[in-house]
Amino acid sequence: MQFLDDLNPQQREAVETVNGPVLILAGAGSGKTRVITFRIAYLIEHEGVPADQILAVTFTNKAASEMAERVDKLVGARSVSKPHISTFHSFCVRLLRRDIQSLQINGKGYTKDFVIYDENDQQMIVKAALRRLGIDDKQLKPAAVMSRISWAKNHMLDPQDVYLNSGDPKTEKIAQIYKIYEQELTKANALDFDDLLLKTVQLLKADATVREKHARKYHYLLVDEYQDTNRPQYEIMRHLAGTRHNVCAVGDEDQSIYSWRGADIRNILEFEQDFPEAKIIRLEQNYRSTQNILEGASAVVANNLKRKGKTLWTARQGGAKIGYYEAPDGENEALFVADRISKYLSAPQEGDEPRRAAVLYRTNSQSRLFEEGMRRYGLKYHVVGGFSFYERAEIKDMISYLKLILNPDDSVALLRVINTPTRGIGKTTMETVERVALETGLSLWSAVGEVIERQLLPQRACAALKNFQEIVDDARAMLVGEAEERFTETAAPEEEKPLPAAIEVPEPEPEMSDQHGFAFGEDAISFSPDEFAADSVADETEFDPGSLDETSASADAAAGEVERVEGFRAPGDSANTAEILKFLLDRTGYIKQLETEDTPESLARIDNLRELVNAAMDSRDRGETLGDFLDHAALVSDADQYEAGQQITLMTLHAAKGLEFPLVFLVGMEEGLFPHSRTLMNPDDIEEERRLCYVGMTRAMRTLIVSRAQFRRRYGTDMAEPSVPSRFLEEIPPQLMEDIGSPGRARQRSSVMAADDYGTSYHYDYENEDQSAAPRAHRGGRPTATRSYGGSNYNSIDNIAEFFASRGKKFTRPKVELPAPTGKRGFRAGDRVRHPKYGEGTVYKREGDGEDAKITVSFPRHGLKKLVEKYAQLEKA
DNA sequence: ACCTCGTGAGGTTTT
DNA sequence: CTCACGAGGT
Repeated sequence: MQFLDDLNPQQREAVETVNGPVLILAGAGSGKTRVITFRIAYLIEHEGVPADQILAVTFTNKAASEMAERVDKLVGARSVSKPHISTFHSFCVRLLRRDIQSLQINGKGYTKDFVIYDENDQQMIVKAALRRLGIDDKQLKPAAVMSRISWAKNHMLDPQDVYLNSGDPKTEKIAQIYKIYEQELTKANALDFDDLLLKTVQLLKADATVREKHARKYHYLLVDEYQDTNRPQYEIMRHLAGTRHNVCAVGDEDQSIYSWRGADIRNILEFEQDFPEAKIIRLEQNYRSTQNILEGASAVVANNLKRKGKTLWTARQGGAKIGYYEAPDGENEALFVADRISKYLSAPQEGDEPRRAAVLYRTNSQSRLFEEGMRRYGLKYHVVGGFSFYERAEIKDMISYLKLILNPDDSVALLRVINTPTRGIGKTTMETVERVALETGLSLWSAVGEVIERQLLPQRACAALKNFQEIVDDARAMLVGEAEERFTETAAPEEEKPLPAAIEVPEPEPEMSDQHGFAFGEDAISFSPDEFAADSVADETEFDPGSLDETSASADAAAGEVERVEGFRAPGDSANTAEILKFLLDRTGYIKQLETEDTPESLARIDNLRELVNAAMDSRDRGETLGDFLDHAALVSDADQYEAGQQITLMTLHAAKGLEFPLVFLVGMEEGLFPHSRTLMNPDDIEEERRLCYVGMTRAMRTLIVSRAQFRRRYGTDMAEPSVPSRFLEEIPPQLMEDIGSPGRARQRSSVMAADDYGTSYHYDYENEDQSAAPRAHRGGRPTATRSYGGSNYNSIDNIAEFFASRGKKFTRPKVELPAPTGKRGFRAGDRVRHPKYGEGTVYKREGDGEDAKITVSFPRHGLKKLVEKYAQLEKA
């Protein structure tokens, strides 16, 4: 076991302790992934464990595929089978696709063709339920209802439980909605994300045969990011562990950042309870960051009270100080970051690591400014998160069609596409259909059939419905391969014969997870709208097959194409996803409509759709079925978009978990932004924000720069509001920090801003910048107060601070004046105050004036308090 | 039935 | 600013 020599003693112990339960408390950057992969390799190589008896669950698909890759490098060809490595969710999908029918009662219930509902789909159901109960969705917001339902599910409470425990009318209502919600999902044969876990638990709990089948299959379990697992995940793990208890959980309490999704630190505590013989191993050496960065991050997270605590250390003594940049406004902050990155990328390389930089922010909406900044500097960047490919309207439309084809009872999908593109099915028609569905208890799809059959609507409407029905039916026929005489004109040419290809699959060995396990004639399909000539350029992110379709699942999938249609297949084949997609694009007139529009927008959409067809072809090449394709689309996460090859990555702090970069910017360090305003009231939430800060800081290997804007525009308004420095800034020991980019003004410990600091406007004119010719996305020209600076050419942010320091006074005043101080009490945002009961705090916001002025103060121990200035006995601190 | 425009409201994090 | 929804016009 040569590779073991590369490990430190603790890591080595973690790798070699293979029997019995192990809890590895792995600090940030302590080589956690390494330990896990080595452990898997060790099990296979040293212990002779057949690889497919090992199950490792991670948080994202990306992490799973990376892990699979690394294991592969270690073990390589020496193992015939491969370990199962996937996310909890994909694992559950696979399990459920196999066994969910065991949950059926009297033949009623979910079938293995269930669809997965995303947040949007869920919201549609909730909204419909609200409407049905006659509840105003302003009174009870769908999002709020959803989070309550999700909470209930994560705590394994059914509608009944919620109802019985409800103490207030609102909760009672929520229980009702929850019930309808569940009924609708069942009717649609749909599962939401929570259900994927929950149903798996139910299945494992209820059915001993299924449980034992799976528990017997996996002799060794690994759970990554254990601190972020929730209750159902924990139960799944326990059930799979069976009596063997060969469970290895790896986590870090300080990086627990998903409590809002039900993650439960109790899982760590109960691990020791449930597995009393558990061995606990701590990994405390950090290999990633310099000492300054690590100390800074540790100092911040040390402010959390609810924490066992540990001490990380690093051999990388010293290092650059943590940079702090205080920008006048958000735009400037973005330019500053772009400037620094641009310099970093062109400077001679330090060390041997490739140059990569990340901009980390709290919320996705913050990406805009930075994107613009990057573009201004002509920098290529990559944004992780936000609107993903699968969230675009046109993609969702087609995905909905596909879902409908696989499972016509999917009412959300049906509602989405029944009139897209418009085919004359309007409100009144749909009202009738919905009424029929409700009366008969049928799904919408069946109700459509009913309406047509019984002629419940005028001819016109019936014809429109029929048109829709036929499209779906024809596509369904394609899927089972009995269709061809219906649309030979659009079907694929003869040489496209997946059947022989499928039969020829060399050996049915499980290692189909390599991309392109077998390839069909790449250009076999040509299709009527000639944009869709099938040139499968796989230049885009190849979604790793390792998670969804790993090992046996993939082999099944390959065979599945045959298996699924067994008995039907004889004359024509079942069509693959790409063919069905093309059929739909043509038959629905979707493409035609976009072509007619002929706007840059619509052309981009056509491009996207072409991408989707490509994705479908790649999926086919991997031997996936339509169902696999849809699962894949449903389970890609934002974080999966991250590509390590990118030099500049913009993403949320959450998405950055598990990654590392030589250069990291932690931006928007302002109260209300980070920590986010919605967390300010609750000390526990603040602690989670602090952990998030810790996660962000510890992403940095060599250089960490934190920044803030003094004024920030909250939304479209042109008045920028003064910001209060994030409390986390003050928690970084000052000797580890260095003020950069703001010469002439020393960083003030308490960051109380002098009145004069407000007195300048930062609405300078970007048009004058002599920046590279990078095209600008010019939306609705920004009103600029000043047009020129007398030839002052500033194209480097280094000058910005000087620029403002020397010339700032010449700018026009800000559009909003700060409220003038009234008497000796006029506290303003940013002021430090003392309260007789709550102690010292920072003024967060001031509303109103004079006698009625209310101020909101943030107290470290008590959270946010709103006080009437007149009565609160506040003093300057 | 469908489209367009205005208004009103709101703005975490995500498998 | 941006989404979602409702009213009105075509």
